[in-house]
Amino acid sequence: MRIKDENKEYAIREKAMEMIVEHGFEGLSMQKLAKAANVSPATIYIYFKNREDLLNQLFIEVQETFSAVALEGFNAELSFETGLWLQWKNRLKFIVKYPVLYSFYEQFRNSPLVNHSDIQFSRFKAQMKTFISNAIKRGEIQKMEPEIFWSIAYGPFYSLVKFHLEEKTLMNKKFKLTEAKMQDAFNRVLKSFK
Amino acid sequence: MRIKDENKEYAIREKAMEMIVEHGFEGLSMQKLAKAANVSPATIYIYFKNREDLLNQLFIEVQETFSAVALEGFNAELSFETGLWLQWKNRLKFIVKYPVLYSFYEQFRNSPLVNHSDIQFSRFKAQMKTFISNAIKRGEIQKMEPEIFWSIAYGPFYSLVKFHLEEKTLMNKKFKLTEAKMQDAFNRVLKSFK
DNA sequence: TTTTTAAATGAACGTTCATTCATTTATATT
DNA sequence: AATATAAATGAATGAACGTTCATTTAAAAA
Repeated sequence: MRIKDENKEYAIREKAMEMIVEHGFEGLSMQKLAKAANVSPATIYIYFKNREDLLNQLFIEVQETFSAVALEGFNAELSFETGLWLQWKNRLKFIVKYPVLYSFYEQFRNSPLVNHSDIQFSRFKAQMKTFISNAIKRGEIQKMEPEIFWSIAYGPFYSLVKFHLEEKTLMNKKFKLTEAKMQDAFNRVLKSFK
Repeated sequence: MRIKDENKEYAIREKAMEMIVEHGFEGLSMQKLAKAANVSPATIYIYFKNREDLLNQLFIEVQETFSAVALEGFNAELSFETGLWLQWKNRLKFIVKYPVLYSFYEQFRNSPLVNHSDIQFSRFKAQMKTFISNAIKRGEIQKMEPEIFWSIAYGPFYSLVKFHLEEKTLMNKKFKLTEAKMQDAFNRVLKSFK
């Protein structure tokens, strides 16, 4: 029997993300995607059940890549300051390394399509949960609602990233998120937990 | 001559937003919209040049409503703490009062369609700029990059709102953003600026 | 070398899309 | 009451949509 050409699947996945990031979900038609990936429309249906399945698989792939990068060098026993800073750095690393994946991810999360299993992702959440409860035990932070914790610990970071990815920001010029600027913001965020 | 029935335009605008919020931009077809708004497809083209124009007009409308609510009772001479808290409260007011508008707004902003004039909106930005430079003059906050300021001052707020609007959040149950919870988060954010 | 199997294809399917157009309807003006 | 004008319409347009299918192609198994 003939063997699956994994380059084909890769091309489909990659071009699909590019098209979505550039033109939105509306901009992804199966025929245009086939053309961009140099395959027949019918070939797409060998690798994906249908358009919706393709979108969901892309989302799951991104989520898994994201989890993997975010957890590099991380463990729940790290001190609060060290651990949170590592999280910020890892997340930035992911965004810089895979800007298309991240843009796709954000667009997907802000759309009404979110309808996916998150097996791998909830393991990631479990790690974070342990990390936080450790920090509370040690008295590094006070006990608070998880959503409030999350908003203060990561809200500023994601806002900075948004600025970083925009063409023009507040002062009509490009904002580049460096590690130094991130340090500045991070030190301020730490004060919130004192 | 026959007069324009403004109820028709209102119905078109309202149903369009509902459809987008519920099914994404893909979910907005002109024929379905016509049916939902109880008009003929051709009628939509009396009020809007085409589909893209409709989307842009919706975005502009939301932006203007948002600016208006955000500036209620606000002026750039308020103390930093009072002014920023008022901004948080006004923004929450908008989101609670017009959840559909807000969801549409967020979806639009996270899509690649953003291609709009922002005349009214830049007046709003000017107000905020004066407010911040006043706060610096008075020594209420230190001088810092505007994007860093913005991220710390509003990042946590928007993160809380995101949790508020999600069906299930971190702990698999609904998170309701009350003014008390917002106060808690706000007090922590203030520490960042000390 | 032949057979078997699944990958890969281009053309075609029926449906839905955004938009247009000839016609009708309602109202302000004469 | 008659006229003028623009709102409002339903039907029609060709293009684009997601998906299927009969056929061809390539490689593993015999």
